Amino acid sequence: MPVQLLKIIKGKSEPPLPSHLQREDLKHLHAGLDYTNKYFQGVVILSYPQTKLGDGTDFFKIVLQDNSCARIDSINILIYGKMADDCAKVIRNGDTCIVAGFKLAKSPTAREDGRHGCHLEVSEEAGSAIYIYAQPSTTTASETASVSVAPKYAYTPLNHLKDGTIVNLYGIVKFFKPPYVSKGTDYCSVVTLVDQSNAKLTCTLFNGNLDSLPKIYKIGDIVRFHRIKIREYNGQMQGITSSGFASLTFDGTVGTPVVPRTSSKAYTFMDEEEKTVEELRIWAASNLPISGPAAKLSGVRPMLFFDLTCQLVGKAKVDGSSFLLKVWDGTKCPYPTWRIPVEARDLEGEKSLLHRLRNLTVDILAYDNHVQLAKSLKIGSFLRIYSIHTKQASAENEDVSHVEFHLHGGTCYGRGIGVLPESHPDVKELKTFLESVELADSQSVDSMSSLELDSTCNSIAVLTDHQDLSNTELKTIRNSRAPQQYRIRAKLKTFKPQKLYQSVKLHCSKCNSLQEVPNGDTFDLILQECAVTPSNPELHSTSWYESVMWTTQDQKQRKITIHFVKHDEMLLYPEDTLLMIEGGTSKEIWKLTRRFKCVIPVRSTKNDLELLDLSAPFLLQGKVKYYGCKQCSTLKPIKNLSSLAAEPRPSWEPTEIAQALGIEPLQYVFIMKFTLVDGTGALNAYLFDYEKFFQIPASEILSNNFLQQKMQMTMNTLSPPGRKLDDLPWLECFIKSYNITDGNKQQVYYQIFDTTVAEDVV
DNA sequence: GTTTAGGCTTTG
Repeated sequence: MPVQLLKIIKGKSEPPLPSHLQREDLKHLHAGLDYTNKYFQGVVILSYPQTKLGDGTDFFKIVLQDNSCARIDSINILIYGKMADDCAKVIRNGDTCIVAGFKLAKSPTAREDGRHGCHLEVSEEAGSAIYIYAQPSTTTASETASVSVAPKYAYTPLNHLKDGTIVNLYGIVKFFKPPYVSKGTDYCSVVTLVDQSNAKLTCTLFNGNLDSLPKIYKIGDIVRFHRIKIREYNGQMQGITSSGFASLTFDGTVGTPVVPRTSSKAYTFMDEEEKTVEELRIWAASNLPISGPAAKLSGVRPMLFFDLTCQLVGKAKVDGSSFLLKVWDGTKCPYPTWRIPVEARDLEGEKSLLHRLRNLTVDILAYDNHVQLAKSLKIGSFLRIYSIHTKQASAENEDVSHVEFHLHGGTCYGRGIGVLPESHPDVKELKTFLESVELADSQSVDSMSSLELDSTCNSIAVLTDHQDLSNTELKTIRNSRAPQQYRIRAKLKTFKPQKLYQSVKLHCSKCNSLQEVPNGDTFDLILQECAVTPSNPELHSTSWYESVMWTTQDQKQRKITIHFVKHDEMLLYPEDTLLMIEGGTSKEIWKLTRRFKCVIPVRSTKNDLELLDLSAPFLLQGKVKYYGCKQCSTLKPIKNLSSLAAEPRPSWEPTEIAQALGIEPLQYVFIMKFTLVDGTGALNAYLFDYEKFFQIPASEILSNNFLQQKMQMTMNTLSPPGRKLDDLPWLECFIKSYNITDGNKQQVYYQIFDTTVAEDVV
């Protein structure tokens, strides 16, 4: 059969290719050689319309690209006669094609098309054969019902795109405009991609159906486009939707589940695709700028542009060119915000909710091209509004200025509105948070928001232990000798760091050193280095642990070894089990922490398992990485863990594990500098806090968004941004003075102690 | 069959 469709099942061709055929690379194709038993394989990147030659012979020309990534990576295939007709019926761009029994001839167009100097000629008469690994149609579900078929799509790196081709590709979103109403008949979305080749591609995507455009929610998302047309525009390659265009979108965060977002009912997505996404994520994490934490209304400052994830509570038409959206995100904007007057009958939304949340919602005015989309939004839906402008202004009848929220017309900087699905993790998180805020709100006595209370109440009680002490003025404290303890009443004029996540450090209580929390990349790097050393089989399955080894399914075929520390309940309660792992990635390790109590990364030496470098966590439990002090730790044999395991129900406390391993554990701590004033003077007091002050464990804040929001709100309450000194609330707290000798200079420092921010303040 | 927009710029 000269033209045959093949399938790939479990990585093997089905039916198999004739065994006498051998593959030949593009670079080995030279005129004059014998190719009787050779075949060439490539991906169809271009096919010309089928025509008839002067003598009536059918003729069909396609271009195949190999995966060599060489300068010349494509070749023309000329197909004659019945074979041309057969091929034209089935071959589509993106198919993988095998050509056997070809004749090699000089290509007359090589100079113009930049392809291989020769072309391949095939026909039934010459005894040629063509095998095709076809892509399934993405439009009908029935065709993908033949499940065992693994269709072979080829993906073009962004630096190998050629004008006039239709390709499949992957990319990381570097810039995007959420779908907006174009001046034509369709929605439009502009997406700029990058990949490991560092090449960029801007794609202009059109579709009359909003749902058919890629569901990109933030920069860093990863997309897979099928059948996108490549054109040259202004000297650069440009992508544009072609018929049959389909897309998948993935979250770009390393370690999150690889779940495609798409409107396609039928699509292929398997291990290989998952691998590609994960590789792009890892590349992006180390090669592209990381975005900071998402903005919240509590973090809003005047005169900036930001993206807001929020829920729509109300909407109203204002005039022909602007539309009002009332939204909230559960946090309170620290500034007075503007209220856009609208007719009550124009305001859509649940009246009681609008009233109840009146101090937490903000008015956003959407202009011009955004009006149509804004109008169509459903009350209660979750939105991400991109590039909102905050503007400070004051009306004539106002004493203080307010902040206005504008979504200006146009789409530059990706300005626009995106609707997030309920399944989006950010929405799930926001929902939980909003519910907790509403609950707290409904519980407050006078149905006044607790957040509103503190802004009207002028003095904040910061609860302390030593209620017997009386207040001392700051001036008196500054003029006194250290060390002493005081109760003070003061205002928090300013504090550092302003970026709250920067306040978390690691502290060694033995040598009193402080260090930054290593970032995730350091851990990945150490794991990568360790993975080079193979696990020593002689150390597997001893008296106190059971070892299991396996090979990863990906191309790298990595070996991972897990040593389960034995104890009675091991099989009954995986959630109580401690395990040691060799050769895993941080993602795999995090996955294990979800199932098991403790995970200790180790590596093999000749004689024993040992911990990794102490720049890596010695233990992972829950969402927390536990680190040890490099100076103060004297590592003990890993076998010491067996004595802990011998206990009937081991608690696996990090401190106990650290002790058994000879590790001096580092503790997570908040370090902040508070500048306090009280009218008699000012002083800087340090906050050194594991948990007590904010009622938030410092160890958990880096992995918990709720806690980060809680902390931000606490700081906004203690020091509302943009407020004059007179309007700041009073705080009561304890400070102690102490001496630090630096050379022969002695200096007095102050530290906040025994102070807790009262529950009802936040 | 094939317009729309074509990011590198924001402001009522």
